[in-house]
Amino acid sequence: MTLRLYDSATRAVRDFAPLEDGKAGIYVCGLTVQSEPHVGHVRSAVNFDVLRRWMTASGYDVTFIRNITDIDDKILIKSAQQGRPWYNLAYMMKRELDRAYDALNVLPPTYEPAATGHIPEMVELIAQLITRGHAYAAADGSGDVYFDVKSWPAYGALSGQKVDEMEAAEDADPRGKRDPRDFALWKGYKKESEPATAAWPSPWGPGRPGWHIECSAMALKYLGGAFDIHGGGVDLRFPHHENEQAQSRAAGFGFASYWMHNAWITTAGEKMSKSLGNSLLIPVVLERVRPIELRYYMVAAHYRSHVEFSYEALEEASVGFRRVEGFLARAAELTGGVGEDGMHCAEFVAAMDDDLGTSAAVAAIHDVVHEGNKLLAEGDSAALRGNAASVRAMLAVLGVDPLDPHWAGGGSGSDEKLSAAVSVLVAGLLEQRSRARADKDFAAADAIRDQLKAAGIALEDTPQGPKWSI
RNA sequence: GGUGGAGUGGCCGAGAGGCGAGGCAACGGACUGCAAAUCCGUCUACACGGGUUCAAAUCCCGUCUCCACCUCCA
Repeated sequence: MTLRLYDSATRAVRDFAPLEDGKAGIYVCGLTVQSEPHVGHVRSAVNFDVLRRWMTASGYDVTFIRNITDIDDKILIKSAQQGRPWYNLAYMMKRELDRAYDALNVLPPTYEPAATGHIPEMVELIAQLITRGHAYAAADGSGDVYFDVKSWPAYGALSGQKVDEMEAAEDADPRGKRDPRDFALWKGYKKESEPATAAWPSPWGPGRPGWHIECSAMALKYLGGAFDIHGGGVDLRFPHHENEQAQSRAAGFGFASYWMHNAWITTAGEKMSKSLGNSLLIPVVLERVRPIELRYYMVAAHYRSHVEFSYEALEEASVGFRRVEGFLARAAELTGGVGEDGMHCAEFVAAMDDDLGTSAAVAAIHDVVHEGNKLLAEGDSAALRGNAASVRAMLAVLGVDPLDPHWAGGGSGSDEKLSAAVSVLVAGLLEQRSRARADKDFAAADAIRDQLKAAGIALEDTPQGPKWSI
């Protein structure tokens, strides 16, 4: 069984064939760091993190590049509105993003290049395009450089757009463009309206890069002229990815072999756009559920499916996840620790190989958990050991192994003292409760249980005696 | 207007003419003093209207709805 991926360029599921055996180069468009991240932003990173983990688990040596766009029109506008330097806005939002990624156990990429760190590479690429006759400096003295769409017949191939049938933007100002569809590679510095810090030297005068050129330049630098997979959100297919592909190929590079696009998460039918509300910012959502549960919720849906976010569905998913988590905790107790190097069951492998069928993969995990619970009841710890390790290994592919130290939380000294204190107090109450139960004074016993519950401590009676957890 | 995609039971999600995928949730039962956990069981869905066919979620015709994008000084 080989990995099969849906390639948006050909609109078909294709067998994955790497350019180089055993290796995979992946480039994912990260975010423009202009505002706080919400669940929609993070879905893309989670989805591609799963791709990366699965390919790694399948034996590929993966180079994973995810960029950051830290200079663009919106950053300039927003920072001006907020009265602070654009680089401060971009930097602060990048830190927020990093926190969100970390909270959701998104592995750091191999490298995370930023646009502003690659101006020379972009300038070089633009120069190549001009030399090859696919780009030109505007004749109006603006300092802009445009890609010449008409010089590249394959333009529109990726997104299936027919150049001639595209609707021209109503407010498009042709400026120095030869054709309204030409897009900017380089934007000349506008002294009167832009900060001097947002301009870099170039052969065409000071300015800043257009949006698309950064990805072409950075993919070239870190993955080479041809690489395996390019990913991003569906909204990027056009124009961003179309333009990236056009300029990279026009410059003489093969660029990406496969294109993958993740779908949206919407709320109440509305796109969670950056300019719209802040209702589903990561820290806000994490007040309701734990990060691992949010990730489980995201991962349970297929990456190409549009998800209509709701707290109801999220909380239902959380309950389902706790079933797995509880099993692992019990298994660890019986076997004295669960390894993480278990086998992936055949159903899981088949599901993941089929264009990352995470929903079926999650179902496969639940089936193994179900078997494990029976082993647990039988006390078959030898069989259970393998079973639970398998569950962990599969959860790890999805990034939701609750025994992964990543989720263990802070573990500061004061927390430890606190939990030691709670442990002593709870033990005292449990002692009282078991005396009451022995005397058949169930009212008193239940009162103690209710009291603990009110404090956020759940109690359950097991054959080995009462257990508590926060 | 154009391009691409999608509508399957509470949620996720296979299937692509014919024996009721699957998982989660929910509910019922067992177990428990009662719970919790677990186990067992239940839950006949395919946007709508026509049509073809012995048989349609799957084919045909029409309709509706939803999503994304349509060039980047929105």
